Amino acid sequence: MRVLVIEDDIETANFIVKGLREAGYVVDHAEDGEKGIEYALVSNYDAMVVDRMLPKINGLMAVQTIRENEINTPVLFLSALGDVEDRVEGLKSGGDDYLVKPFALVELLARIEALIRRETKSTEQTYLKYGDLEMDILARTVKRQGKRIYLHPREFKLLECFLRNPGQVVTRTMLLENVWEYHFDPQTNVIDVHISRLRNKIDRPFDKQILKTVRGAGYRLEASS
Amino acid sequence: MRVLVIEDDIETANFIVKGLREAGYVVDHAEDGEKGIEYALVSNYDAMVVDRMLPKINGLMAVQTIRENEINTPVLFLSALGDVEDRVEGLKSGGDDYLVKPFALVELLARIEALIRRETKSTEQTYLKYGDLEMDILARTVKRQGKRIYLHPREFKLLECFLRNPGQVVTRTMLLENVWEYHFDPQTNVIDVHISRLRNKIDRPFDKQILKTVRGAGYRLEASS
DNA sequence: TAAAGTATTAAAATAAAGTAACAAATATAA
DNA sequence: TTATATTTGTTACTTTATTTTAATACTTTA
Repeated sequence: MRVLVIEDDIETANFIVKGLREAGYVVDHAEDGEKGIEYALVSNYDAMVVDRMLPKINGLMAVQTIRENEINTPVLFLSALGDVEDRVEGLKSGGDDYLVKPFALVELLARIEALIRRETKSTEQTYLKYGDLEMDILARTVKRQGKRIYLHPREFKLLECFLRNPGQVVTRTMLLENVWEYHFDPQTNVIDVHISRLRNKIDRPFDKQILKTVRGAGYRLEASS
Repeated sequence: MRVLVIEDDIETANFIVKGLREAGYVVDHAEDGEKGIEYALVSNYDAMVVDRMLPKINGLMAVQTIRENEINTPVLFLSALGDVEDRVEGLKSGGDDYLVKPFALVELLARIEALIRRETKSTEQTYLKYGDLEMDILARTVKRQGKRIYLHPREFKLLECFLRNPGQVVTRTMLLENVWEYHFDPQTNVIDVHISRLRNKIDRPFDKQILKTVRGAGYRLEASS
């Protein structure tokens, strides 16, 4: 799940971004309305967290512009202001929910989750399984054939990405976006290196290879028949 | 989960009742304060939504009466009035949260959910155990392998947080929110320091380490296999 | 077999976590 | 109250783990 945070205050932004990431979201951060609009138009997000008060273009305007481009990603407004007028205005200009600062991160997470659930009608899985490979997101544990496997953070996210697209080809671009949160080609072989190391842990010690290379396309998880 | 809605305006009431039902709650509706009190005393609800302005007995009074009967079901006040005074008054008379009309349904749902979550916490366990580690919240005692361990208040809360999420990763953000009640990143290594001290007491003197570091994610209580 | 794509390895760079010592804040006792 | 002890938070530093780069080797395909 991808979330765009449009917030100019660095501290607040960092806190939110960190919290969302810890909760498993892939997060982009824009520090002003202009950049926010740009990001929102270019990428696909499942939800947006937007500060009402932003330099240059304010949050309301930004969301209006985004909405005019027929992007209906749910928006959670953040604001230091708490009165009715303000909230109504926010909701009118296309916001789906409203959170007044200061707020607890859990509350933000709950609302984001609610917004996304309403949109997609589904909650994100916390337990993933494919073939003899299983992953528990909350406990951050991975097992194959019931045997515990210890993965580094990057390797974990990498495998998670495959398990969320079981049997399907996951392209290098998808990996860069979802695992590294890069929106450009780093021109290095990071992916290859991590795939190699992941295989050392999830494939090498077992009899059947489950993470297959799809030449020219990417990789795919495939329970051998 | 059962919710009681005390609201005289039929339209608003229907809107709320319908929304809550769609969200999976079992909802009762009382159209005035008297009936509301009656219902609240007779049945057990997990939360109540109460309009501040009601015919006969107003919302504040109703809630006060309900509270006098030692019913501590969380209350979300609804009101057309939005100023601070009003909110303070509402909260003083036993309301747990406040929502100003007009409001979005999601907001009401989010708050009801938050209230219930907060409440169920208080019904939570007062005795926690994981592996050979046990904690008695009321007596504020901790034992490992039956041996008494003396913890400072912070350390106690920290360990409690882990014991309430046994086997699951507890992130730094979760710790900051639940143990320190910080809603921002303090930019220091408080957590690390306290984890270190906690370990000196609960892990160092014993043969097996139970509080594990999950690099890049947080910490986890894990009875070694 | 050459070119493109992919894999492996080791070392360098970076990031995260742990610890000790001290300072500040808070609580307790005289 | 003041003095004293306890607890908590901060800083600076060490240690350890993870990620990336880069050099090289291997595979596949036309």
